Parts: sequence; structure tokens; C-alpha cells
Amino acid sequence: MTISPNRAHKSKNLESYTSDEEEDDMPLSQASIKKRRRVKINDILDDDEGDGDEDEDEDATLSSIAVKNKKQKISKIKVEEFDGSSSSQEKKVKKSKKKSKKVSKKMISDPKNETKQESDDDDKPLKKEVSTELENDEEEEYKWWEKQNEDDSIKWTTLKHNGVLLPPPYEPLPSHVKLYYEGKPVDLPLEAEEVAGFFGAMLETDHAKNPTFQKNFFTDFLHVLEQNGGTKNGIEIKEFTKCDFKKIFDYYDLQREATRQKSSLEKKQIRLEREKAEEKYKFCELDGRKEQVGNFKVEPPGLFRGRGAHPKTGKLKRRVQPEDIVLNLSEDAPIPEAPAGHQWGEVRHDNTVQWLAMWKENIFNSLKYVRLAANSSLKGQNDLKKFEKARQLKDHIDTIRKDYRKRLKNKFMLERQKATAIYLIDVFALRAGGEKSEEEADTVGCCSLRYEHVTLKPPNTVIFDFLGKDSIRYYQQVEVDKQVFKDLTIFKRPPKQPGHQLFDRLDPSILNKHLQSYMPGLTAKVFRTYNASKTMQDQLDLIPNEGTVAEKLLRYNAANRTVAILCNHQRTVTKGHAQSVEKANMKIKELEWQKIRLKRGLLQLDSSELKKNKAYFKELDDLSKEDEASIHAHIIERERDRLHKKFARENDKKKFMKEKELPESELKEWLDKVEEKKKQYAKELKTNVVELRSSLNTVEKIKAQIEKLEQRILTATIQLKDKEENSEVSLGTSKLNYIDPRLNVAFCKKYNVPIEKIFTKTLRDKFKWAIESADENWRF
DNA sequence: TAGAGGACTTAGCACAAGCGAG
DNA sequence: CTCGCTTGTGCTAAGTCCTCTA
Repeated sequence: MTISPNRAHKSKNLESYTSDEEEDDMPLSQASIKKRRRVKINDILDDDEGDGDEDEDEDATLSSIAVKNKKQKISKIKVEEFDGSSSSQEKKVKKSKKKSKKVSKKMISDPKNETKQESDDDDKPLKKEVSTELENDEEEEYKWWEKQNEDDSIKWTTLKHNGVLLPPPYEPLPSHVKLYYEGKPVDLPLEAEEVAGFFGAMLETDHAKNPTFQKNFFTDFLHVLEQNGGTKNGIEIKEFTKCDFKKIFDYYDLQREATRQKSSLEKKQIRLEREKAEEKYKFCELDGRKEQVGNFKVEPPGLFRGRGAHPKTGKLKRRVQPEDIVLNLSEDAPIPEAPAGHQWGEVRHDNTVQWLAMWKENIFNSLKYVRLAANSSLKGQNDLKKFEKARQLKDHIDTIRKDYRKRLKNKFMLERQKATAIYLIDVFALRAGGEKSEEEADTVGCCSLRYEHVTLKPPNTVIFDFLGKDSIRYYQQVEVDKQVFKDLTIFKRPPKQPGHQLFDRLDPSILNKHLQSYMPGLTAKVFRTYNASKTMQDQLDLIPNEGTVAEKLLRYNAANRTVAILCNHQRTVTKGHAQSVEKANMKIKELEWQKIRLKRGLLQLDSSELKKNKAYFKELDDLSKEDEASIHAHIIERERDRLHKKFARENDKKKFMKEKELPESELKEWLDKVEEKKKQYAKELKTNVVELRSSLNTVEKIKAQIEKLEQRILTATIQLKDKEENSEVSLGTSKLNYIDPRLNVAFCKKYNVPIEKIFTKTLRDKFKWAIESADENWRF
């Protein structure tokens, strides 16, 4: 069971958080909220708390402190020359230009085929330009970002669309694939079989091993079974542990394998058919313009996969029927036809909202929406507004910071809590943290922090340890402002104890109301956007405008990483991470050995080189005999492995083609060559005399070869470093949601970095407004 | 004036597609 | 050309914040 080290698990939560018994003897336990009780401590603080050390005026508010505190390491490797690929990159671009022209012609002749053409085109870099040109030819493209921003309570005047794409109906299992109960095959009604299938298909996942998931699934499964008349062959299912889903799992696993095995032609065929079926749902007409729809596919039924220790994980997410769906479109728009025998739940004409369709899901009774794609004008406008609001905060941030510093000493408890909370949100980029019900995973943000999430270490060190959004652990040991430390101590004073709210007077709405008094529209989340973009701007400003594109990119990524760390954006380390780091390290060692070997060879050829440049040969003694031997062994081992695999592969092929297989002797012959190499290495190790291949017969040639190797070592080292530093940090989220895209665009323009290097195609689409509106001097 | 409901953004994961090394 | 890893995208869960209602 592989679990993200960052995502805490239920058992851990239950241990470290308040247990119910404890609460019962608490005088205040009558509070309706069980775990998250509010214990209030005195409203007005007397002088001995309020007084204190005069402001040291340490300018400690800036988020840069948080970053520093996190011991952020920004790659400082000096790269001499690192861009081996730039010329080939250029070629690629040129090539694609030609190709693109062709494409655009095709597209003009058949504009409806736009998406198909796009996905067929494999040269990315210029695609954007091409489609822009095209759209310009076709019809004047709507550049909403050049228009004035009018009233936005009305989202559209006309809206036409084709409704939603419902998931395919359930395909029953073949009759020989069944659930087994106490070893006996069970005949399930179709509805129950489907649910069993959901579980069976994910038998090997972590979810299926989670007891809560199992319990919730089983309850819902039994319910569906009962609703549909029970099993058809008289078997009564009572206990989960007696159910055997293995056959079902095997069946679905085989299916998965089969799709994977399909030839690329077959896959393409399937893809084309799918695209054809989806075509009509992909676009809608908004105010007469064609815009892309985002999630036009209705979520298929399945088992709810809650994150972290979610009490509802594993519950059945039931199939959404057309009757559950509410459509939203213009009054004069044709109403898309409901599937045969069905009708839509409701048709609405509400132009104050941005959604095209909506339904209520059954796990939380919450609403799910079908909305426009990220590249649409509506989403773009919202995005721009968000970043403009964050930029507006620039003009208020000094006032706000001054004010909360002052209020940290206010004599009213509520005011101090507000001030402290804003401090934490500003400096550590915490989320607002709304109250959650018992039906959800126990995660917190600023306002919902509890006693046990904050440990205070005098004089002013604070350890935050809690589960935030998505049950991602936030763990930081940081130094805070002295007054903040004092206040936190007060907020934790008895009678408070584990389980109690740290900010007992506060919730996001109180906090946001206060924030509005500084600036209209200011809320807690704006601080995250502001600090992320501000940090990015500051980091980018530090990058020298010199060196290769690869070098600049490396530094760009380092800047991006600073932001991601500030926002605590994590990802689970990939399965093979440790292994692949190990492999990369080995490869570097090997390259280094090769270099040394070449240098030895060089000296054998002309020993006078040593006197000419002693420093050049200084690493000759770096490698111990043992290290060298182990590198040898590794190379030999890998070589053998490779040959064995090759042998097996070729024989598989021959078997398939009904040809005669290679004899074992052939493999032996190959291996003998490796054996020779091994002997040769052993000899070199003993005598210290190397035998370079015969083409390396002049000092120049060897030196050139050494240079190449050095280049490769450098590249590999940088890549490895980048990889290690990024292994637990997710850069994507901040790039997608927090860093003003115009910053990235300005960076690219100023530093001559192609935008494709930092924005994928989807991102370029989403941020088209930024790409076209920001110049190299744009600043956040 | 709290709490529910509604509408929107933000988030990591799973899986497919792409891509570079061998 | 194949294999195995990385990258990009789709999916949908999980937040925030606002409005409406009793």
C-alpha cells in the first residue's frame, strides 16, 4: 500500500486529535460542535497582555520570510553551456511552420474540423499562431480583453448549446464472470452487478483496501441489491469479507490490457470515433460567438473516492439521469433533445450565471455544473478580474500590514484574533479555513486551526502541523513576530485544550468583512494570489538576462518552485522516484569514470600533457579502486541484462512470426563479448593501463571527447538536481491559478524564451489574453 | 444573524500521450 | 523501433465566498 507521506491517514488523525471521551468530562462539552468546539476566553485583555515590547519594527511581514524560513534552496549551479538542443528546436519550429500552413488551408475548407486537425498535428510550437491566423481569416476574433469591462452581473445575452453527453449505459459482465460468495458464484441483478463491478475494477487500489471505503461501498451495494430483489440464485450476502471480487477484477484488468495492446492505428480509429460523438457538445454559442465547453460529459456512476480520511469514501455515486439535469440556455435557443424515453429535469433561462447544465449529486446533495472551458471569454474575464484585484491589493498592503501589527496589541480579543489571522494568511499563505461538517474529512485552514495544530516554542518559534485542503499536510517550523507569538500563547491559554478552536471568535465571513473595510472585494484568498504573484515577480527580477534558454528555464523553474512552496503545493512522489534518482546518480558516476579513463589514456599517449596543465588531471585520483570496480560491475551487469532482454524479445517476435527461434548459443556468444569486456576492465584496474578504442589516437581527439563528456555530466547533474528538488513540489497549480500569467509572458518576451517552454498548449489557450496583452515591461 | 444553498475557483491524482535513450 | 519514464490533460473532489431565507 503506497501512501503519500504527506497525506496523513485516518489512524493517525484519530490518535493525534481529540478523542470523544475526553470531551465528555469537559465543562464546555455541551457545545453542539463536537470536535471543533469554541471555548471563548476573556473578551478584553488586561494590560499585562496588551503591553509589551515596543515594536521592534522588524520588517517581518513579507512573504519572503516565509520562504526563507522554509529553507528554500534555489538552484545556484552555474551553467557554462547547457543547451545542446536549441538548434534542433529551431529546426523543429521551422518544420512545423510549413506543416502548419497546410493545416490551416485544410481547416479553412472545413472549419468544423478544427479540433481534429489540431490533434493530428504533432508539431506544437506554432499551432497557436496558426489557429489565430485562421480565426482572423474566418471571422474577426473576439478580443474581450481589449473591451471595456461592463456590468458583470449579466453573464450573457444569448446562449445556445447541445446539452450534455451522458455516460454510456452499463455493459453487463459476461456470464462466466461473477462475484463469489463463500466460494460460490452469485447471480446478481444487473444494478447490483454494476456496483460490484465498480469495486471489483479497483480491487488492487489503495481505496479498495481502506476499511471505510469497504464499509461504505458494502452498505450501498447491499442496499442496491435489496432494492432490486436480492440475488437471483438464493445466495444471501451478509459479510464483506466473504465476497470475492477477484474474477471481476481479472476481467476488467484484461480489458484494460486489451485496450493498451491495441495498435496505434486502432487507437486512432477509436479516438476519431469518440471525437465525432463528442463534437456537438464541445462548443456552444455565447452571444453569437463559438466558445468551448469544459466538462460537457456528465460524471459517470462509480464509487466516491474521497481524499484523506474521508468518512464518505466508497459510497455509491449513482447514475445521473436526464431527469436530474437542469439545462440553462437562452429563451430563444432550441432545447436539445433529451435521450429517447427521457426528458430533462428542467430548462432554465438564467443569464446571471455561467453554467450550461447542472445536476445534484447524491453524496453530499451538492450541485455539479457544466461550464465553459478555461479558454473561454467568461473564464478569462474572471481570471483577469482575479489578478487585477490582487494587483489592487498592492496599493493597500502597506496600510493593512501596519494596521494588523497595531491590532495585534488591541485590547479586544476579537481584534487580536483578526490581526493574528490576517498575519498568518499574509505571511504563510494559509487559506481562510471555513468550518466543516462531520461528514467531511477533518482538514483545516487559518480560521479553523485548532489547539493541537500549533505548537509554540519560546521565544518565537511556531510549529504548524495540520492537514489542509485535500488532506495535504502543512508542516512548517517558523519564526514569527514576537507579538504574534504572544497572542498565539493567549489564544491557547486554559481552559483551551486540544480539540478547541484557536481562533474562537473568528470565521472567514467575519474576517472577510473586516478585510472589505480596507479594500472593496478583498477576501482572504486574494492574499494568496497577491503573495504568489508578488513572490514570482521578485524572484524573476533576480534572474540575470544571460545564458542559454535552458539555463534561464532552470532559473524560471526555481522561481516557480519558490511560489509553489509558499502555497504548499505538493504532489506524491512517483512510484519509481527513488529508483530513478539512484539510476541517474549511477549514470553520472559512470560518466565521470569514463572521463577519468579518457584522461588516463591521454597521458599514456603523451605524458608531457601532465606538466602542461596539472589541474586538468586533478581528478585522476578521485576514484578509489573499489569505486571503480563497482562501476565496472554495474556496467557489466547492465549490459548482461540488456542482452538477456533483447534475446527474449527477439525470440518472442520469432515465435509470433512462426520462425525458428535463436539458439541459446547465440545468447552465449553475445554474453561472451561482455565477458571479454569485463576481463579487459579487470586488467585495466590492475595495471592502470587503459586501452582506448583505436579511433581515439590523437591528443585532440581525446580532448574533444572529454569535453563532450563533461558537457553530459553537467547536464545530467543539473537535471538530477532539478528532479530531486521538484519531486515533492507541484509547480503546475501555482502556474495555473496563482501566478499572474502576464508575469510569465513578460519574462518570456524580455528573456527571449519561447512561450511554449513555460506554457503548454492548453495553458497558452487559457492565457491567450495575457500573451496578447502583456509586453516585456509588464509588471505585476 | 446563522446556516443552508448556490456558484464559482483551486487541487491532486490517474491515465494517456509524448519523447528520449538505448 | 521499442521501452520506460516524463509530461500533459481530463477528471472530479475540495475549497472559498456570496446570497438567500427563516
